[in-house]
Amino acid sequence: MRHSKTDLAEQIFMATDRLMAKEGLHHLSMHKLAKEANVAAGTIYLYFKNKEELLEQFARRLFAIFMAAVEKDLDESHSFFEQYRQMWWNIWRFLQDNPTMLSNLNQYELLPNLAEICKSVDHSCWDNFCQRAKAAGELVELPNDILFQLGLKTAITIASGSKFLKVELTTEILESVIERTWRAIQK
Amino acid sequence: MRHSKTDLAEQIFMATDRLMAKEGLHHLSMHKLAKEANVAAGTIYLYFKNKEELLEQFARRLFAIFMAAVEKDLDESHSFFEQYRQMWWNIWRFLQDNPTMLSNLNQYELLPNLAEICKSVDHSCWDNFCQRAKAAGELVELPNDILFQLGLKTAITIASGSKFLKVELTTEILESVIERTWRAIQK
Amino acid sequence: MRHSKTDLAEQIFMATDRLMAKEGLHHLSMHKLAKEANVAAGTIYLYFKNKEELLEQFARRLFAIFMAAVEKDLDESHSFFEQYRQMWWNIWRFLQDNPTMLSNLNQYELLPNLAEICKSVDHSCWDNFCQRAKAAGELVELPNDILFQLGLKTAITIASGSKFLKVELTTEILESVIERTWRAIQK
Amino acid sequence: MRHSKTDLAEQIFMATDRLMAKEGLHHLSMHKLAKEANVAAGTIYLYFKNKEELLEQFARRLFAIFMAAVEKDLDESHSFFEQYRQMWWNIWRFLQDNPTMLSNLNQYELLPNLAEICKSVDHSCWDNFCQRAKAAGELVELPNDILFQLGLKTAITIASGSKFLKVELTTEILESVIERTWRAIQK
DNA sequence: TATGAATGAGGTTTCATTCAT
DNA sequence: CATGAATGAAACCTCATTCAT
Repeated sequence: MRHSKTDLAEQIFMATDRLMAKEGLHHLSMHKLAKEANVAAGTIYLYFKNKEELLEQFARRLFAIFMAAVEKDLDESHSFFEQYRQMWWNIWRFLQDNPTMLSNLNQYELLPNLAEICKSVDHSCWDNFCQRAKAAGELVELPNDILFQLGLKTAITIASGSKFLKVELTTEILESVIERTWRAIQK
Repeated sequence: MRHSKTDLAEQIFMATDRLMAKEGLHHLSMHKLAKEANVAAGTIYLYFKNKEELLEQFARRLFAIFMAAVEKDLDESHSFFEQYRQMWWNIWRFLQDNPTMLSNLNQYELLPNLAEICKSVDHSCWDNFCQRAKAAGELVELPNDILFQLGLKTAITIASGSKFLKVELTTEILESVIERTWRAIQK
Repeated sequence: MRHSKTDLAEQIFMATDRLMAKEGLHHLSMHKLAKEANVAAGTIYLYFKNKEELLEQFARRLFAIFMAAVEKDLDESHSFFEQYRQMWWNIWRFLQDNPTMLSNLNQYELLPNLAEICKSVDHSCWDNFCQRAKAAGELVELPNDILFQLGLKTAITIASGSKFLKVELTTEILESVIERTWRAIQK
Repeated sequence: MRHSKTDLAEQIFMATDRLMAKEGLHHLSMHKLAKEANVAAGTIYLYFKNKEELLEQFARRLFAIFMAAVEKDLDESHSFFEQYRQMWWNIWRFLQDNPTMLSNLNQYELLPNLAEICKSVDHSCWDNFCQRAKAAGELVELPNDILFQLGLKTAITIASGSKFLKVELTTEILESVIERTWRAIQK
């Protein structure tokens, strides 16, 4: 069967995600990947120069998808807390809806060049938010990266660690977390 | 030369840490490890059943070292905030003093069975602290794990991300972070 | 664009020659060849059954070109020595004028079935010359192949080795070689 | 079974020679080689960094063996012609006694870096001979390399081509060749 | 206890060839 | 005729592990 160029690359990306969730990054072999993606081993090399480049592009795609999810339904006319809350829930729901991504989160951090990729991509969403909220005097004057660690990052770490938790995470608890992390970064 | 059992195992652990910092976990081969540790390839198998078990024990050791560092100079007669502050700085300084550990932080999360190891080890220090602080009505009633994510975990994530930051992290900024994360978890 | 059958085959042959000179026979892949010849990979298989056959026909073409060059301006009315001298210079100049062929000389000998090809092609030129010269009592009675090795072959080996020589090869030296190899095969 | 270091390297060299004779250089795979040498694939890489280096060392070894054979029983007190004759026969007999080498001769010329290897090795034997014979006024004043092409090289080319010859090469014919090539290079 | 040569399964990548368009 | 995406066998090479010493 013939595929459009994006079709097959996407097919390979999705297979990568599934395999990473199933067996982990360091058990990801090109042969297994080919099998999972229902293509021949050589075919992958028509779309990616080598394994390293495949993983790098995979990371870029992830990051883009993630950033898009964060911005979803964001309304700048709402209060800054509401906007923060929206982003926090966006991340949370996105990770709940994409369990493979959730279980891959640790692995993603190991992808080659992830740091460079993150920097090269536009952080516009969060940076934008921080700039506006600081200008309005609602956010403390700390570097944006740190504000991210204290704020939205908790949505990731808690989602990531939740499968090991004994207690169930109720909406009440999460709303409490949102409110308290907001307290940590507000002026 | 003769070695006591612990000697050689420790030698191998240290070599593991150096190699992970230098080339990353997924380039860590038993041969390179043997060379770095100045032992023969076969010798490693006298101390560890296989690579997986070596890495698991390596993770256990890491965790123990880390937990010991967190507890250092902890004085229960101080105020809860002071105790929290002490632990936060303990983590921060420990990571500054152990740059290989810092640059390995991401890698550690990929070690096989890390999650199980963490759970199996006694979290006594933090759990203890939480229990006492909650009893004293100073800490909000949330699961201890979540409190950890909102609190001390920030010392790790910020230290880990600091090499990518443009701004320099002054003591003032860090004290601000401590104070604000405390605000997030206090009653 | 449309091509006559010979056009495209010749285009492929020329691309083969260029690539062999540039990267060597054992780095010659059908894809690179297609690219160099500005045709699609599959197109080559319309003209040649497979790689082996392409190389074999390539060798035949080479041999034919070479033989034609040897015979050039050959005048049977001249003395046998003059005819020999003419052929020797023909070979020499041909190799100087076709540097890719010169740098491919070693490679050619590796082409599949070269030996069979050489035998199957008509040696008429040299055999002819030998026969006539022997009849005239000017050439020693040795097998023609051996006479070739002692005589004209030196034009090839010296041209081939000349790039490694420290000394420059003057016309004087070459004339001396011609005269002396003639001495080796004359009666 | 255990081997001394040279044992196994030599075993691999000999297997290389056999396989080259049987299937040609460009069909020589490391797996087939391992099988032919009765070792595991990985074992070869304990002795040679990679295929290229294996072939280069193989070429060096060949060249050394060949040079040693040429010098055999060479007696400087004999006449120059006798010495020349001795070397010619040395080459001839050596190639008859080592049929794989003979059938590999073409292949050898394709070995990577052969040119560099030849230059880096001492040509002392032939250069020596030429120098002495020129000083004695017995050899024509031409570059030594050219004298080699006109002289001893014929032993190689004729041996190499002899399997394609229809006529049998008698001692008489070969002696004639020796005498005539000597004629070509003598003063 | 310690060694390190040897193994061979499995890794990534290349490439001659096919076939639907 | 001509294309070039797709194939998958086979290439080179690595590496966790064993075992005779």
